[in-house]
Amino acid sequence: MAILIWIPGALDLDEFLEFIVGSSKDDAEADEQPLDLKPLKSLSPMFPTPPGYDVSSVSADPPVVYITPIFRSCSSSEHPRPDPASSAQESPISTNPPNVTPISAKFPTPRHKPASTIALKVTPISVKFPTQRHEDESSDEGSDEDYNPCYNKRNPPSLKRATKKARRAADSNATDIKQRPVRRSLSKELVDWRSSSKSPRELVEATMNMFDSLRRCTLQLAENEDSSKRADLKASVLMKENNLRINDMKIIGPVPGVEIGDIFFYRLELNILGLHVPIMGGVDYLPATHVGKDGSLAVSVISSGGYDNDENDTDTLVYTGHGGNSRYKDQHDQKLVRGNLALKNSAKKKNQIRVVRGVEDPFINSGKVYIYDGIYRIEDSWMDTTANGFSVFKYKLRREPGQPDGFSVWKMTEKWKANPATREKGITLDLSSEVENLPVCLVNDVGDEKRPSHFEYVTGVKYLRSLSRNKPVQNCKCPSMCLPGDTNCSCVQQNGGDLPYSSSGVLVKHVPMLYECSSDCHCSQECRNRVAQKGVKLNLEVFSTGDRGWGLRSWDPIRAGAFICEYAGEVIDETNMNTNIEEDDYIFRPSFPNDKALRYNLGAELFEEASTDATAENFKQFPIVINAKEAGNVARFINHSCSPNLLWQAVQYDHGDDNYPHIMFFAMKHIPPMTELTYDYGVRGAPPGFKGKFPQACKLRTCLCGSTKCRGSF
DNA sequence: GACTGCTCATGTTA
DNA sequence: CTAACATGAGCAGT
Repeated sequence: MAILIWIPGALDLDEFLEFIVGSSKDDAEADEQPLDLKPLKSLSPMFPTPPGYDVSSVSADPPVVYITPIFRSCSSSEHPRPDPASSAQESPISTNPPNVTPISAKFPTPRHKPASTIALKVTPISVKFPTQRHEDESSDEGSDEDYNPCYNKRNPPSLKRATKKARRAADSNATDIKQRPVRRSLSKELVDWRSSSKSPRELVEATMNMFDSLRRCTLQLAENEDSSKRADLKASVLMKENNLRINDMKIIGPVPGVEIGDIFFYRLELNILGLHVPIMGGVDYLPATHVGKDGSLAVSVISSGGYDNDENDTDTLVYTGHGGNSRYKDQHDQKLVRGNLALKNSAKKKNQIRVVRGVEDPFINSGKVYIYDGIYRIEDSWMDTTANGFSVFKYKLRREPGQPDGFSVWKMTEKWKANPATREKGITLDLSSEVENLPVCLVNDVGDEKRPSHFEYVTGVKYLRSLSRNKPVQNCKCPSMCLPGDTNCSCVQQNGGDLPYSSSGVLVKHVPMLYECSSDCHCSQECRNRVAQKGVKLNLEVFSTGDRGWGLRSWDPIRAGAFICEYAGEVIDETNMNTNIEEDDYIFRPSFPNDKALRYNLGAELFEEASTDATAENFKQFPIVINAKEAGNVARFINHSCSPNLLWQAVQYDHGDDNYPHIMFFAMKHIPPMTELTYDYGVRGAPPGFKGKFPQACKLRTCLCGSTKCRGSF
């Protein structure tokens, strides 16, 4: 069976994927290797599709997730097939020198499977079967139907190239003794990350998390050395070499686990998810050799200002073809080749095309934010002439009706930011009464409640007793800016040898305690080690959630690691506090273990042999709570979620008593505008075993977070 | 495979 | 601030 097509109606997606996984089980077991990894059979028999995930909801038409494994037409003479025997010997393990691609070392490398296991490769979670990119026979004869859109498997990691890279890396390893040791083995977290069952959404989130974590850590390492600053490229290569990319096959229509409105900050993120594969090109398409006699088909386009497109309409997009304005050649007419041809074919076929809108990042100069805007189809195409007299191709795409808002949300928030008074259903323009850096809008677009109960808006914490002043606040002698890798900087030392924030100001790692520069430091206010102390930089709004009281969300896009806000209020020494606080709606309790927040550090595990101090054991419980009932800031409105998008980080900068840190919230992942901000409150006061049985007795509350991993109460 | 050309990137410097 | 440029990875096509 060479072709495996999921036809909606015949099976739902769950059944389809279950079928795939089920059919592969025997082979997986047969090929199991003695590695300290969970056997493949323990992989989710029931994985994907979480309840909320519904491909068909985004399209009136049957979703066209044609998944047709055609492995480079190996049976035809013009594409000689690699010798299975020799390629079997050339597994990535044997060709990769030690220390270069450590992640692969512990993963099973199933040998070539019989044809029946080809089904495995069509699952969008191919990451679970890492090294099966080198396919064997699958004659696709009889597959060139009239309309046979199929996927084209992305190039497997090139052994040759990986080897070259590996050598280069090995060389530099030998010559550059400053380079830190790279872990040879995977941490348990990573093994779990790879082997546990995940829904498509969870897999996408885990993959994004891995990429960003690798990127941040690569960036931090690269800063101390003198290498290229393209940490995104390096993170991508690492992921590719270790088969951590997902959705290898090109898919027409929605990509499992990617939701409309999702935002990205690097083109490579789109590549890694299989959402838009070319890392520079604007048109992603199935090449003609894999589609059949009707030629190539476009599957995705990115509109990000490189050409003269109309970027304002949220319902249609006039897209300019590629070519004609190369940096290395004179301007010329566009040709009907590659993406342009694919778009023309798609105009005829009217197949679904994903659209990603690229816009300027409001926080990073010349940075871009990419917004996935869902499915479009080409309505019209024509040729046009530019002002310079060269001909270009134009394609008019129309958004499929009935899809959730994506780019239109972006446009709304842009309008509100320009003039907050245009926010519909706004109750108060600035809840903070101008105490915050930026106004905090209060809105209610679901009910009649006009205001939260009265409280005083403050931006910081108030201590009810004087702090111990035994330990002086940290201070450095840096003249203007603390520099990464500066061993003379006491603030760098105190943070374990690295600055805790990247050059773009995001939190690199979640650590037990983060030390920012203090007022006693000689460095300037522009020093990179001053982030959280400067307060909120986002346009936030407090809104009515309907069923969970007031909540907090942002008009701005938030990248992973970005600072959100402090938890402001009265700091209460826990030993002295009244334990019978009846109403604890506005209490912050530090709770441990904070395992979800530690996942933020995935990439660090790959780089450092001696694990950092950011392990669970090193996080201690602080003997305080913060009461924001009478006085607080936006943080008092942040709701609990079992699948949170924020973490809290203990930060010191204005005194030396580590028992009384500031509680600062940071984004754990990229957060699109208008997405509610949440953190995990932890489990309060429930003895083990009581949780769930007697939720009322333990003062647990029913959780309404709605996530698939909801614990039910908190 | 190996190689080339093409690409709506990204980050730094002039 | 903008432009130029240096570096770069992925992949379709040959």
